[in-house]
Amino acid sequence: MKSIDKVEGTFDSRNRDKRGRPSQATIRRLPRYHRYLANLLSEGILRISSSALAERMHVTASQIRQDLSCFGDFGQQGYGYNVKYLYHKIGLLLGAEAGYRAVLVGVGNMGQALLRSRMFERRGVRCVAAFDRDPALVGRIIGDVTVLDGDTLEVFCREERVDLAILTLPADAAREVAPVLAAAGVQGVLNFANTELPRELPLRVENVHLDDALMLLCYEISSTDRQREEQNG
Amino acid sequence: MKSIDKVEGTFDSRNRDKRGRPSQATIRRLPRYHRYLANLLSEGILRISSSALAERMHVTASQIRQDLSCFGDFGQQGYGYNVKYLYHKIGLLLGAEAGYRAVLVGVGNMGQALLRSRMFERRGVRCVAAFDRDPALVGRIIGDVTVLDGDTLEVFCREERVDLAILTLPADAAREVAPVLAAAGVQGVLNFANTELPRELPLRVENVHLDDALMLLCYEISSTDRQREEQNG
DNA sequence: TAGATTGTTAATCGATTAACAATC
DNA sequence: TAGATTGTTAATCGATTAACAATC
Repeated sequence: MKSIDKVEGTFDSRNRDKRGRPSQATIRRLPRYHRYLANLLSEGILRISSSALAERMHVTASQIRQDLSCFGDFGQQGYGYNVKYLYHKIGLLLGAEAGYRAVLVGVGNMGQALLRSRMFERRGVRCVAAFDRDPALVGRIIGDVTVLDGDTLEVFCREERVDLAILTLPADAAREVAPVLAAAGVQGVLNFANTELPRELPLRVENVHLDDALMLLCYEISSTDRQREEQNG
Repeated sequence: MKSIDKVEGTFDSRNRDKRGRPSQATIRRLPRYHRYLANLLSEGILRISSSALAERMHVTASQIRQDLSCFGDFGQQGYGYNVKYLYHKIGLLLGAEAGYRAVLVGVGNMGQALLRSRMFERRGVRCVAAFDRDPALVGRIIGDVTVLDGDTLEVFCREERVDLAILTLPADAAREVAPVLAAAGVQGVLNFANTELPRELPLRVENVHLDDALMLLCYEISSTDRQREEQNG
């Protein structure tokens, strides 16, 4: 039951998927470009060529030009890219000025750390409330954000037009709360729980699997250990 | 000046890089297998075929067999995979029983959250100390772990044979401390700082870029927004 | 204009999927 | 043995890199 398109053939597929959208690989590199451009700005560099940027970032100039051209003609032949302009444009793509409204669900260790960090402001997201079931937490203000009763989550999200939610809950609670958020019109979830969320929901999910990261690091260490042993005998 | 090998041709490259090691793509899927196997165990399922697991995980059976065969012959024709055995084997690859020793550097919001979380124990890593420059923190015990003076980091890591470090520091401090860790024989770093660490160091680095994750989620939301607008007009 | 550098097309490389012979 | 399912080889697909014509 594929819909409409599937025009096949005709159009070129440079870093694009079948519907002509930039590939996930390209998209996931955007924050890194954004970071490097911020660094350039802070060094007072106002203009850069794909090859100079490539050298800094340890990637190919080809990749940079391919990636950026997915989103617009940001450069100029014979000149390169205007750092300020490019930084601004990529920032827009990454929602910097979209004014998204967020809630944080689960005010445990990680939840409190995120509330106190300045991540949301820094990224142009407004965290309008936090939620927890623990009566000892409800009513407290953590990093400017008031903790509300978990039972009021759905109504709040609908009425306050919340765009996204940060899930800092145990795995089972996260799976339970995801459908509630979707039902309340929340569009996306930043998931810190050590589980995946149900697929059928109309939610964009970005996972932050801290446990996975630690395990991957251990893999890398132990595989270098193994190599060393092989070499030494 | 390519070294030695480059044997070219001869050997098959199923999910392997030039030196015959499993590809990064395959490696980065290991924690997810581990998680699904844990779920199977908790459901009392002791045996599973690649196709049944594939259905659960929403991947192809081919990919599962390719991935797993990189690390050994874990399955059995006509039977499938023994869940308990496979879980154990992947756990070993991910360092579950290697007894690695860690330090956490930077006892701010995120650092404290990680110390209080049970992540390290859960993953078989022993966090032996934390470090900070703030005198108000030095001497405190947070989640079983004592905070020591930042100045003693290098000597401590060398003497206590520390394997890995968790960096929960501001970006500039993280870049400064990385060479110190490398010099002290630390092998790997779990980097939470919003920067990349210097490349030339003999350190395995696993990045957890929380800011990036939030921005990527915003990208996804805003791109679905844009699509919706296009459709509606 | 001449030189530089982009955006884009074409070639290469690597990762995923399909097919199947080996084998429990 | 017959049926099931693996490990592996071959085919496909997608992403990266190289090359170059367009153009500032």
